[in-house]
Amino acid sequence: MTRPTNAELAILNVLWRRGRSTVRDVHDALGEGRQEPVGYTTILKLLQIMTEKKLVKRDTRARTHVYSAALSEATTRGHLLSDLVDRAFGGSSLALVLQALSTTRATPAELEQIRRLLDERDGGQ
Amino acid sequence: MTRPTNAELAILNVLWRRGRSTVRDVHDALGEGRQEPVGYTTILKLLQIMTEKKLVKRDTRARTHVYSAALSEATTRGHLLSDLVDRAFGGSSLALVLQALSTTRATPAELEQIRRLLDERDGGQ
DNA sequence: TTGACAATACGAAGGCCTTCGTATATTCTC
DNA sequence: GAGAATATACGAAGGCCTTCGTATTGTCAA
Repeated sequence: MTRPTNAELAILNVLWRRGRSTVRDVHDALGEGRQEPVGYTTILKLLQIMTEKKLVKRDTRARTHVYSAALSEATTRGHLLSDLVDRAFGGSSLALVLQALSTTRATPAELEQIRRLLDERDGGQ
Repeated sequence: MTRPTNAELAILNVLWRRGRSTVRDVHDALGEGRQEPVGYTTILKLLQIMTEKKLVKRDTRARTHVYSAALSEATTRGHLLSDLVDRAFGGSSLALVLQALSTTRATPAELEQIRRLLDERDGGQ
């Protein structure tokens, strides 16, 4: 139910990309290509908190615990979007889509992809 | 440059809707239809902080100060969207649009509106 | 003019987020 | 088996967000 915070989202991104991961896995993945890597115990603490919040699942059978995201990336993205729709778009998903489209720099191929999705939805209606 | 927080966004929404407003205006507008209205000095304090952050402009010529949003609603929405794109959509605006479209419950008229926007953009490309 | 009312300024509390240091336990290596 | 390396647990600090109480100042009406 709780929306992931910034640091939590960074960790979730790693878990979605890598699948089941240890603290060290996440720590190393986040450290790559960063100027200011974050401490190991920081990641550990965050994952402990995220476990309490049920943002991740923890496998404690081995001494080295293994974590995985509790919700899919698509589900979480959906939550974040509907949250933003409520807070900044007056509850209108359409307004968000229109704003995103008007700002985004999409290639013709991408525009075509959007059209295909629209056509599918039209059929459903 | 700073992204408005939750409470700040609620205030900005009032300013965008009402235009130039006093603390009392904002306070009353936010209190309507709320079960737990927030105190007057809370709004005052927030607006003072938002003035420092340059989220709002303040007209202090009269004793009762008058506030207005420093950035347009569209600009702010754009910032929030690109922020979310970075944090949760791997930097891909397209991914955000597709996710929003796949979740949103749009009427045929709204779908048509999206198509029109796509056509305009196609011409531009 | 004085008292009630209203406005701003300011400080501080409580909560959450992020960070890390330290303590403790386990495992591995020689 | 001893010491180094690695793991988790835990506490606490510092920062920001939100809230509000209190102090001070200005305004207006009787």
